[in-house]
Amino acid sequence: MSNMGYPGHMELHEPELRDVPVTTVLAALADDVRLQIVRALAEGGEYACGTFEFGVSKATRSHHLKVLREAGLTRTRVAGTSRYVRLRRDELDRLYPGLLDAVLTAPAGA
Amino acid sequence: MSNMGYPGHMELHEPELRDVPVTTVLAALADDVRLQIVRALAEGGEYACGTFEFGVSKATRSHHLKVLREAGLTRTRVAGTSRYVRLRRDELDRLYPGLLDAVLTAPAGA
DNA sequence: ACCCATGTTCGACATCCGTCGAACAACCTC
DNA sequence: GAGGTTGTTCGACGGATGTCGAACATGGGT
Repeated sequence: MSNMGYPGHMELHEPELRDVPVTTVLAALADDVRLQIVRALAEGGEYACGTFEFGVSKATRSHHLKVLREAGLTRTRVAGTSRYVRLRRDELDRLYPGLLDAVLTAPAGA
Repeated sequence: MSNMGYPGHMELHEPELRDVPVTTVLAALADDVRLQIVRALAEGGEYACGTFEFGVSKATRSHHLKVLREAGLTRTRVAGTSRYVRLRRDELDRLYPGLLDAVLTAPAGA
């Protein structure tokens, strides 16, 4: 790519949900840590990345948030040194009606 | 368990859906081959294992069917040397309403 | 300017997962 | 019972994935 020299913020890679394979969406949700993040995000509103302390290092947390973002599940707003994440619930519910609710209302335990 | 010496057919391991972690169910669906199988099964009725010719060896097919069965998604009836598989749609729709429909009606392409 | 706080990226590592061929098991038919 | 059909199990192998610490990048505060 040729747009390397841009000094300021580079845009985050947030694909159109319809361009993401279903298997990618499902795989993104098929992880305990990421599911905890999604559950927290489902409360609504924005959360700074640092909000999610689920017993993993910040490197791992960053990795999981990247997976969610690139699966089209979250949107990220950059503000200073922080990043605020929110669920793309509307688009999700439109393209996969029932999916998110089914996952969220699921029995959390084994 | 003590029912080991039974000579004939041994029962297949088919867990209660509520005992299966959501992540296991989602992971089972997050694979192209298995999704094709589920789509075929969603037509209704029973299908012999050999029905599913999706460009993988029979060892691989057997593996995928095992994953689906142990995730609580399918039920298997043994008849002679064949095994007939069907979707546990009712239970699935009851425990995860909307999940299956969302996945099935999803755009198949990338 | 310096330091600190917030996140990302980079190896590295271990584990899991999909895939296959080959061997095995069960059953049916002739 | 010999052979064929159907399906499972057993290594083995390669690629993907979750995890971490350390280094890096960026922006805010004093």
